[in-house]
Amino acid sequence: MISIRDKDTSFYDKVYEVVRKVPAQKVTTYGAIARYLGTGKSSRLVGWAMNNCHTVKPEVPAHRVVNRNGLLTGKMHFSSPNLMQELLESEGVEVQDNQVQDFEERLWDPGKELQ
DNA sequence: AGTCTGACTAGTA
DNA sequence: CTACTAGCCAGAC
Repeated sequence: MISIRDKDTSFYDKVYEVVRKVPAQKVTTYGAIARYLGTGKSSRLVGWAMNNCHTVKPEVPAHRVVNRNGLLTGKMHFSSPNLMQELLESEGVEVQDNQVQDFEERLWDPGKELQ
C-alpha cells in the first residue's frame, strides 16, 4: 500500500505510477486511484495530477483514466480531443459518446487488483 | 488571506 | 437513469 504524503515520493509520482500499471484494454477511475493512495475523497487531486502528466517521463497512459461513470471527461486536455478515444479504441476498448462501453467489466481497481 | 475553479465522488431525492 | 449538494486539495488571481 502506498501512503500519501510520503517524504520521498510525491503524490503525483504515485498517481503516475499507478496509472502506468493499468493494463491495456482496462480502465480505472480517479476515485479508485485516490482511494488506493489514501487520499480517499480527494479525487480531484488525481485529476489535477493528470494535468501535469504530460510533463513527466515515461509518459502516463492518461487515456485509461476516466471518471466513475466511465465518461472520458479529460479528453479535451489531450493534445487532440479525439486522441483519448482513439487510443482507447486502438487498445480494444469500445467508446461511444465519450463513454466507455462495458465499463464495469473493463474497470481495473488498483486497490483490489494490486494490493 | 479570501475567493473561485476544476481531468471528482458519494450521498440524497 | 438524472439533478443537485457538500466535501475535498491545490493553484490562479
